[in-house]
Amino acid sequence: MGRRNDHNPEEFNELVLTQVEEFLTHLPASQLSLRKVAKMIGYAPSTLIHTYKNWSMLLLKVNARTLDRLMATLTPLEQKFTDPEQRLYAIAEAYCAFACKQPHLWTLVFEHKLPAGMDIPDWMQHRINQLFSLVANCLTGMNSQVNAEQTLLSANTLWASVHGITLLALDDKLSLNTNTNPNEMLVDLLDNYLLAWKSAQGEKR
Amino acid sequence: MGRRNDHNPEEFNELVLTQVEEFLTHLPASQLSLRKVAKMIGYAPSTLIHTYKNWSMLLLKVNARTLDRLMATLTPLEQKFTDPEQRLYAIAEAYCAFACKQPHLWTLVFEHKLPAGMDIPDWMQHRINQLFSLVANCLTGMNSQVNAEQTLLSANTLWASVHGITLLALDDKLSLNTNTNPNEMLVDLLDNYLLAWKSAQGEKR
DNA sequence: TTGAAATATTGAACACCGTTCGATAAAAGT
DNA sequence: ACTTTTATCGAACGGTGTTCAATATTTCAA
Repeated sequence: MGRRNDHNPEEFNELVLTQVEEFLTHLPASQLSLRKVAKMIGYAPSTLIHTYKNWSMLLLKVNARTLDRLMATLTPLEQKFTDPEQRLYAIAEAYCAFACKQPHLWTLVFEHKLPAGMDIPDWMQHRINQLFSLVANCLTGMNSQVNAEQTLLSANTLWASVHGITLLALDDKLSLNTNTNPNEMLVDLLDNYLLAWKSAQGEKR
Repeated sequence: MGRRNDHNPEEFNELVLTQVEEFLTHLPASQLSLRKVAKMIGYAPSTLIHTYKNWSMLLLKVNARTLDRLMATLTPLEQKFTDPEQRLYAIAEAYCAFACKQPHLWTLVFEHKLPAGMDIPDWMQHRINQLFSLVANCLTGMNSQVNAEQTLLSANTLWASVHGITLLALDDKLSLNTNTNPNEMLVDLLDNYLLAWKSAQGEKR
């Protein structure tokens, strides 16, 4: 017992997250447990609880890192595509590509539920807002005649739709066996939705 | 021990599903367990496993009933709306309304994961196909100039998008605090997507 | 330098969970 | 009347997240 003679909170956290991420690149979150993580890093389960408060919070930290990684793949597109429409396509594609490359990490982000009563921490909400802004900014740059309220609605609609398409691509529950390519669906969505949106004259239909 | 003198497989199944559904109209599936169901119906846990093979299969039976209920709210729309476009709007709205009225039942359908290796039974896939057909049929009736392949793609896209919007409406994880009305988003999606789709001349852009 | 406070870490216990299995009682079939 | 099938159970198993008192180490102050 007692303290290890080389303890460093930052390193400890890094050790935990790294091991969890390594696990989730191979196996789904349903097979992960606090006790397994403890064994992987060579600590007792109760030590993990002491530092993360509970299992759910540990997972939330993992999810925050995942969103950071996702953000890191999306931000370069801001410079690469000055045309907001092209950028929106690129973002949607990159988002889906990320989800397909790291399905377990991505799935965990959206399946994870906080314990009842506890609501989402600011540092997590902030990351989500950042991602959402990428989409919203594209729309703002595309048709300046659409008012802010409608733009926000459209951003929500597209955000949710892209999410839904990606979700069905990963585990095609409730989908037909016709394994439709997710990218094809994303392009189809944007093609159709944006065509009407761009020509909107600032009026809701 | 031994057999109850009034045993009837059909009644037993009905008892179980009824109790589970009653539970899920009040509390989320995360709080439900096989042992609780056993206690609710006054049987031993192992009895439930004996009849349903495992916990996952019991939940799948619940989900099948949920899809039946959902289907029952959608099929009347087939007669009520002869115009396929209006019908599509009505279906999307009813779908979302159902999800909002029975969030725990609906959520369970799409969060439930089968054990690895075991794939979805025919009687479940059949129900999903039925629901999907409702959407596909609307599209088929709307623009006969679009080929079958493109129609299938569009049906997939809309299906997934409506699903994503509904999902975000229920637990607005990854959503902004701006609690956008899900019906507003659905109408927005269909307005924009269909406007372009209807005017497509059988050619992919 | 000594003593007190804070911190890190543990192992044992707890209350759950889904599942397995042998025993047993009642029904059904011959 | 006897056998087979079926329904049901209780006990056990290995798993889960969490609590908590105990302990060892470091930190800090007097």
